[in-house]
Amino acid sequence: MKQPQTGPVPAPAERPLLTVDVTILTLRDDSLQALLVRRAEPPHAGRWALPGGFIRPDDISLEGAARRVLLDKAGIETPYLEQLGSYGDAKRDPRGWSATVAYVALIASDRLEPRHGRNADAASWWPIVGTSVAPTLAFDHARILAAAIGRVRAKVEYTTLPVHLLPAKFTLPDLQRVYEQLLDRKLDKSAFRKRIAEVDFLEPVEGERRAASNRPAQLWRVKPDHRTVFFDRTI
Amino acid sequence: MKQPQTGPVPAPAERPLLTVDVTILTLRDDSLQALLVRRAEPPHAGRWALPGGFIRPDDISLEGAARRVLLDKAGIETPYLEQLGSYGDAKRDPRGWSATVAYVALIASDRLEPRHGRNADAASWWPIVGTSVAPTLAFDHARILAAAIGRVRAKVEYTTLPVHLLPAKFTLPDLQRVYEQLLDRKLDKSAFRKRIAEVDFLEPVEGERRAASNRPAQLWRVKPDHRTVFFDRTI
DNA sequence: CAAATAGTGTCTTTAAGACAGTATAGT
DNA sequence: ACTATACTGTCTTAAAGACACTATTTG
Repeated sequence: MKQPQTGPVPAPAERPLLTVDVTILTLRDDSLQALLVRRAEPPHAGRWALPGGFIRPDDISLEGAARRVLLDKAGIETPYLEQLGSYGDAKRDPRGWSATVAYVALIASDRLEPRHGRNADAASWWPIVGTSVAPTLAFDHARILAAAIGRVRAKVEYTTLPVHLLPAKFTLPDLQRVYEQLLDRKLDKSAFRKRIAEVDFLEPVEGERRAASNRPAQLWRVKPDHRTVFFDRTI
Repeated sequence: MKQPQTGPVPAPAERPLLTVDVTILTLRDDSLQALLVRRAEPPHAGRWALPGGFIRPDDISLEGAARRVLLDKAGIETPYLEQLGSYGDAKRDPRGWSATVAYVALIASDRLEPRHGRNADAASWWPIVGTSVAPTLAFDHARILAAAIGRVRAKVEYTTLPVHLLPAKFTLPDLQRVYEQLLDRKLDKSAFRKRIAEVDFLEPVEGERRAASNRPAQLWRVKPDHRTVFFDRTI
């Protein structure tokens, strides 16, 4: 199905480039980490960049393109994907006027594939330090990454978003530790549990526990129809 | 300055269309209203739409394009412009794969031009009812408008955003009325003033007041370096 | 001085934070 | 029995909401 070209659309050569870029985050080795890919082609060949790519005619939507990119570049099907914002101007890409729609994805470390996606031998996880990573990123990706980290940290304060960084089954102490890592501060156990209880988005998993040399903790999972829940107050 | 075409960019004919669309809101006649323009050309000729347009090579950025559109279509230079999000898929525009970057703008009714922008005899303000307007909108603009209204209403709960709907000088009862209109509920005067005072973003304008057959109210303005302030709690 | 709205103070009620106490496992 | 962590209850303290009171103008 080709386009009828009814209205006064811009000449093809005057159309800006349109891409999607995804900041995908996980929690590994007690630190928040982002997936980066090393660029093979110019511009910025050899530099690390957020996984991304051009919108293609066979993409069904912007979000669909983001999912395709994650699958192609890292073999990841993410359970959580949220649009972050768009960045576009005449100068950000030397090939011409360019805009990118940025997404944030979260995934539990136990859902990462042992071997990455087909086109990405050069994909690897980098720990977040502050709001950036060690290597210098291509394009304006450092700015996008910083915005993504900021978005996630802000949402941790008043939503249940961190559950997406945990396995399907987890204990309340597990969940509290994730919050504490992301917020970089200790939380009161009693207050934390009150918050979690009042939004009522978890259900206990029966008959299972976890052992050490102490009292075992109850296992929980998110209720089947769960979407990110907002607290009345900050966590 | 033409593009060097170094990397493997999509062929021009395969590039999606890219537009910006702006939901601009004001408070007139005690109701929130949005500016709509009547489309002259197909597709959707004759339908009302959000002011918008294609990204052009001479735009400096996405936000710059949004400001240009507002100036062209309505003669408005908005004091408040915020990116809402992007909407794009293969089907939303019959001319082909299309994406739009949506913005929300706010303006005080006393800053509206008496005569609108040059290309827009067919621009007019429509009251918001719920999260929509009376006419059927072109493309997916009804969805975008609803998202814009939702964004604004949500931010009213915990930010100072409504000051952008008021003239430069206003009284605290004025401000409270704006909050009440947007939230559609009464607020306690004492509690409201505590919230406003604690974020400390207003300064009194000396020597001026306002008269009726009662005690006049102090006039205030936002402090010079003001950006939207977030409350600790909801308003 | 009556009416009307601006602005402030106080009291009651509710929630938050700290912290202690109980529970349950392994050794 | 001791230790370590899970989990719950209570007490103190602070904030929020309701509401009354004072202030200042015009007619």
